[in-house]
Amino acid sequence: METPRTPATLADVAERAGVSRQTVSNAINNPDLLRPDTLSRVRAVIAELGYTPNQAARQLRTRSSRLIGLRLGPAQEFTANMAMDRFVRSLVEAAGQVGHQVLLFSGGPVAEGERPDPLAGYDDLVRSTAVDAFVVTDTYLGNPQTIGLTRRGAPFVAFGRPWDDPHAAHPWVDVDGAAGVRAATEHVHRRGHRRIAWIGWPPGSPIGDDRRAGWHRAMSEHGLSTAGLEAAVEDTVDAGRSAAAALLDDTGGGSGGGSGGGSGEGAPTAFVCASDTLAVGVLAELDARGLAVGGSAADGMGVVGFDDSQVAQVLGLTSVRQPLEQVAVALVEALTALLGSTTVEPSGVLLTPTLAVRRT
Amino acid sequence: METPRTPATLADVAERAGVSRQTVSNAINNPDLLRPDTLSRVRAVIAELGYTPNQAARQLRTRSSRLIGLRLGPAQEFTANMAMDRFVRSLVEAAGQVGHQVLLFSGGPVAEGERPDPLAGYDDLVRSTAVDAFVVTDTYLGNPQTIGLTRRGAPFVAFGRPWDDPHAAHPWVDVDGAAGVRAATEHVHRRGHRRIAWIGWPPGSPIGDDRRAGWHRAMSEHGLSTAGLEAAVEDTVDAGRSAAAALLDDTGGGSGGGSGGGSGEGAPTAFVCASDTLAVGVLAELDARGLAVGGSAADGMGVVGFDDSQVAQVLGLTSVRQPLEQVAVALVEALTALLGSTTVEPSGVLLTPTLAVRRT
DNA sequence: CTGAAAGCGCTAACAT
DNA sequence: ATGTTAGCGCTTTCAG
Repeated sequence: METPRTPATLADVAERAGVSRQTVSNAINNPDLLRPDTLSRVRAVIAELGYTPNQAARQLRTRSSRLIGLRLGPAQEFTANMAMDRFVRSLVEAAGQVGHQVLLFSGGPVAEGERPDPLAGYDDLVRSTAVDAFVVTDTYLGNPQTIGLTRRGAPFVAFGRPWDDPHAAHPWVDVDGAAGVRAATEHVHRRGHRRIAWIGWPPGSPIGDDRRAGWHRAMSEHGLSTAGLEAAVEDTVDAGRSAAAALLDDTGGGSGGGSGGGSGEGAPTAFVCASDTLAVGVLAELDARGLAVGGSAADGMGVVGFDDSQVAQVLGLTSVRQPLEQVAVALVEALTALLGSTTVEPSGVLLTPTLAVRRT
Repeated sequence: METPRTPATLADVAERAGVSRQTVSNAINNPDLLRPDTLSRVRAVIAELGYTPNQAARQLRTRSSRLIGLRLGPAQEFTANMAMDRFVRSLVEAAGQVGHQVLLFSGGPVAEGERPDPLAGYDDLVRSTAVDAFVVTDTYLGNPQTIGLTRRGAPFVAFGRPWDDPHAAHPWVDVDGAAGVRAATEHVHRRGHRRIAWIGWPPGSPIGDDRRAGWHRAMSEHGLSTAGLEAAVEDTVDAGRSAAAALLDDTGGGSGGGSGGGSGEGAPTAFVCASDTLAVGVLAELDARGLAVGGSAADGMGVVGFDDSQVAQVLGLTSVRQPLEQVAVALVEALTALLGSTTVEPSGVLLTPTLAVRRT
């Protein structure tokens, strides 16, 4: 209706409603304290005036901004980007549910040829009491910058396990990559594949090793050999393609029509990959060789990627999908627990991905 | 070093430096007013104590939060998602450069089967003075929710042209889709293609129409006919594929080896698409027909997408790339101008996309 | 150039 | 159940 130059204040509402400022404050924060009729009267005026508590004043008084800080690092690799988008959306939504908002900040421009300071940007926010807590997403850097944060008295919860310290004293939420890859392996196994290859990353990265373990475990459980079925390459399409080619050639066969996937020796008939990027490489190689893809083992090769990226969705690539919505909810839960009570037992939550089954 | 329970305040610094609070404040906000030696002494203490002004107090006093609100709507279509990620990153970075941060908020959960309220979420932020301004990204909805914002006295700048009102009284930044598509068309033309098809969306969407215009103009300028070279379909891979098939079949030819792209009648030898999604469909159809892709017109078909999505990058698809980094910078510039001066002449900025040239 | 006073809008404690 | 008082930490007058 009206367009007041300056937003209504508590005092405005109080005067108009014929009560004191405190009563209005209570109407908002402790409605139970008011008599029903007073409450409704105050509420009417609040609505009429379009009053919303001044955020700064409230924050100054309560020392709570209802803001969650999330640092956006420099652009990550392909797949991480997409995941990040979905994650951020989910986090904003989940935080919104409990009355929080998400404050994005950047780690600052990384100086030429310099290692980015993993803590840059956090400090100011902590000291200026601009945010109540942080969601830290780059623990996978292996860098427990977490240490820096705890010492700084900044509440935070991590998306990602503290790989190097299983007993870390902070809450975290992570996705069970091994379980995801295992499900992927089971999937192609159910379709009749027995020679199931793994195309992963070079050993040493916790996430990569974890995912590989899922494949290895699944194979073992089915009594399948993994010999000659493994490649460790960097995360590019070309590398994935080369790896697939090498695996297909290695044990002979595979150049013609794919001899029908026996359970013994021989070229792989299915590929489980550590990323969609690698899987795209595999698809390219199979396509170049004229090998059919999808269906049961008799119909064509099996290919599964990881992250359910845009690429997977467009190409019809079956892929492991991280439950980022659940991750966000769990993070927010942990955060509210953290902010609510003084005694916080550090808890870890491990969520299981799903498999987005498509053509391949 | 130390870990004070509570962050240092202005008073702490003042006492330790042997000056008044005001002097410390000046040291931060008006360094010129201090004598050099006083300044350096105060600065030393500030550094020593790790002092950072309390954000809430400052905001309460100055009525400026140095926060820019950005609403994250519900997940968009494929390509928008990817673009959003890159855009948000760029915006955070650009805003950071001028000392602002980005506050994400959600439009609220859209009730089942209900049209999302395009203004939901903005109101509270405005009235609670939580943000200084907004960046509005969904003007392409054709919905000038902008109106609502202006009336509300909320400064904002739009990413996206006010299509339905060329003289809108707010600053905006947009990407010249027509120019991008034109560049794409020129690109395949330079490679020797003459029968260049356009696969776009059904008429009626400003963005789609604009992009199509770029193709049409480029064709006209080269004196090329566009007859029988156009398809308007929904934005899916399958639709793109069908459209390509239809165009290839329509004027005969094309099933064998592609007869070498004359300039007269005949099937298209190149496809410029309104989206990467459609282009992927084209690639699939060409692949199925055994038609080569890339190189000069003599070598293979030309295909260009739009948005330089992850998919394009992975598939080696040439694509029009929106300069989102520049968009972010321009938005922030417009915003600071808006916030700085009282007299703001509404300005529009139209940026030209680049062409990410790849295999196709 | 530096200091003292006032108050932004709100809520936690205490009155009533 | 409602009103009063005080003060969060900062910056904008205004005096010295």
